[in-house]
Parts: sequence; structure tokens; C-alpha cells
Amino acid sequence: MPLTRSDVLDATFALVSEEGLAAVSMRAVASRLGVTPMALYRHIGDKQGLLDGVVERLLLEIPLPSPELPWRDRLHALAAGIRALAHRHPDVFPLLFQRPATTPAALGARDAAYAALREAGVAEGTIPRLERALSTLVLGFAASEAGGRFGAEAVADYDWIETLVLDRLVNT
Amino acid sequence: MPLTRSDVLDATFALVSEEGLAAVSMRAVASRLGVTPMALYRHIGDKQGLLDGVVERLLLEIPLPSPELPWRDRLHALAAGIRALAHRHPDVFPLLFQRPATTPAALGARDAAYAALREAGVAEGTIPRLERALSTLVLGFAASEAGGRFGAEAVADYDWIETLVLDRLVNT
DNA sequence: ACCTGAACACCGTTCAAGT
DNA sequence: ACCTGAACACCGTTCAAGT
Repeated sequence: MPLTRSDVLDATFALVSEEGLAAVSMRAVASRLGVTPMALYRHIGDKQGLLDGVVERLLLEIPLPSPELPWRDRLHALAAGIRALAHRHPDVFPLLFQRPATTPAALGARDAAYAALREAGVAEGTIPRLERALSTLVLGFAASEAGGRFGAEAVADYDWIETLVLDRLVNT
Repeated sequence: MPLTRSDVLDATFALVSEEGLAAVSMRAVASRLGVTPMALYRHIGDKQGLLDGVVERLLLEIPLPSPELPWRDRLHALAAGIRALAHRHPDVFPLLFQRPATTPAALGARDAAYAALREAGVAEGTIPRLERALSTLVLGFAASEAGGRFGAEAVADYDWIETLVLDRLVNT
């Protein structure tokens, strides 16, 4: 049976997990699939297309919180899911800063945040701006934690600032 | 006269500015200096050492605010300087997430932030944690803005969240 | 439609050798 | 001490060809 885009991404993700982002090459992925490098181009475009596929898979790993939870717990759970993702894939995570946040795979987490903010009583016109601010906040912390910008014993205080922002949300 | 580490970094920085981070290779830098690739190793170690040097130069570009300004203006100026840096060097900026924040070159900005927080009345034992939280916040926003994670017409609301955090700082 | 083979223009790094 | 030259084991991508 012919190769599929999904096969290629499976192989890429396995390679990333085992040997890191630096080990991802068209040739290495192809060899894992028992195929010529050129066979990949039909399915994922070029190497940038391959990386886009990896980001897509990454975003789908973020667990969406149960809608029954209070809005504040849902936002906290989303943030925790993103930070856990960064710790599982520290070397791939920075890719999220260079790719648009509007890809189909990113919509799940974004819409969950929208719904929580709506329920928190945030004005409809403010929700998108606020979601952008919050997601940027979480991404920045997750990347710093996972990239080891600070030593293990000197982590940045994410919870402190999350509480601060969410408290302010309640009082407005 | 012999090549120096500084010469190598000058050439690398020029290359980054003209052709982007992807164009930086040992061979390209060497050719710019009219020298064999292997001549670089004595001065900057390996390629990672070259990138560390680039980060070092980047950090030195952050303007330190005048100590006469009120603490709040100093923090705002530092943040603005970092965001401007990200816009000047969007493709190099993400390197800051993967390198330790404690290199000598990073100390200037860090100490300026410490001094401002001290003047704001933050307890001495809380200053390092708070500085880590704030710098992570700024870095995350700067990277998102510069990387184009959002469209140009839909920027994340940095000023909103900065005001929020600094206001809270005053009331504690 | 889907894949291969050969080729082009690149990489980082080692190692021995030159001055 | 400082640099060169040749070599090794890699890259991404194009292009023509095979089935």
C-alpha cells in the first residue's frame, strides 16, 4: 500500500522522541520508512511542511478540559496541559513561536479558552485579545521552563502570575 | 594580525543581519573572513559556541535605562528594549529561550530589573523569583510578536498585561 | 500516481600537516 | 600559536526516469 502523510508524520514523531529535533532530516525519516528521501515530497511538501506537520501533532496532544469544570479550572488545566507538553517535547516546543496560532489543530485549545473567558463574563469584543495575551503568557513560561533557561532549582513562578491575572479577570 | 573571537562574531552578526540565521554556517562565516572553516574552531569552539557568541552580542544590545527614572519607567523601558531587540532580530531571538539567563552579558539587564524591583519595595527574598517571572513574560511576548505567531493586525496585548502586573506590584 | 537513482550544492568536524 | 588541505559522513532539493 502507498505511503501516507500520516505515516510520514508518525515516523518523524518517533524520530524526534528518540533522537531529538536535530536528528530530523528528510533522509533519516525516509530511511525509517524504508523509502527514498524523494518519496516524502509528494506527501509533506518540503522540510518546512514536515515541521508544520510535527507542530500540528504537538497541538493535538493538548488535552481539552471537561466543559463541566468551572471556567477558572478549565483555564488552569489548559495551561497545565501546555506546560506538560513543553516538558515532554522541549526541543520541538519552540517551533510553536514561529508558526501561526490559527492552524486547524490549534483551534481546539483556542476555542476552549474562548468559552472559558466568555463564561468568566469577559466582554465578547475583548475575548480574542485576552486569549492572545494569555496564550502568549503560557507559551513563554512553558518554553522557558522546558528550555532550561533557568536552573531546575530556580524555576520562574508561573502560578504566581497566573493567579494574578485570573484574579484580575474576576474583579472586572 | 591573527583572527580574534571578536572578528568571528562580527562576521557572524553581519551574516545573520543580511541573510538570516539559516545562512549561518561555519563555512559561510569563514569565507566572509577569507579563512578556512577550521580556523574558526580555535576562537569560538564549535558551532554551538558560535551561537552562544551571537546570543551574547544580542543581550548587549539591550539598552539599560537611566537610573534616574522612576522604577516603573525603568521596568517599562527594559521591556520595550527587549521587544525592540526581538523585532530587529526575529530569527535569532528564540535562541534566548535555550540559553541560560545567567551569562555575564545577561547580568546587566537582570541587575537593572533587580534594582527597580528593590526600589518598588519588593521584599529582598522575593526579587529573584519575581524577576524571573517578569523576564519570562517579556521574552514570551517578544518572541510571539517577532515570530509572527499572530497576524500583524492581531498582536497580543502586551501593555495590558504589563500594566496589570506592575499595578499589583504597587499594591503589595 | 507513486517511487527511484543520480546528481548538485551544500553542511560540521577530525586529523595530519604546514609555518 | 595559528592556519591549511584533504577527507568523512552527512544535508535539502531538482530532474529525469521508471512502473
